Amino acid sequence: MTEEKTESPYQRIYTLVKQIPPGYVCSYGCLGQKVGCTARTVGFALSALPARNDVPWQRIVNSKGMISPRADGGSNLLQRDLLEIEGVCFDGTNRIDLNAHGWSFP
DNA sequence: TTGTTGACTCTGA
DNA sequence: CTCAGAGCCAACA
Repeated sequence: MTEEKTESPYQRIYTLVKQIPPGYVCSYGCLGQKVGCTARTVGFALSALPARNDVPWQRIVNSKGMISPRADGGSNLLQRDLLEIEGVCFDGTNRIDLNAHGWSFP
């Protein structure tokens, strides 16, 4: 609890996301405020994540509670699938109930 | 060094 | 309710 300075906001974002328990989700802006950056920086940080990592990026969605159409392929569908497996439920428009699954950091 | 881009958010119509 | 435009921060060439 003393050596924390040269770490870029990216590293902080990853650390916060790792602290999110399964069955819960968080928005970009929420993480952005924790690291002191904007939502764009958070999204950019997750976009730089490797295919295999210890960061549950799937638990990160936009303010609307919807999965961002990041890029073609199916990662968005994969993200929704992973969330459903973890216990997150979607409404009739691919939206997550942030009031029930919205996670808040201590 | 500057300029461009990006998984966003907000406000207005 | 939905659609569109502008703003913000950080990394890369």
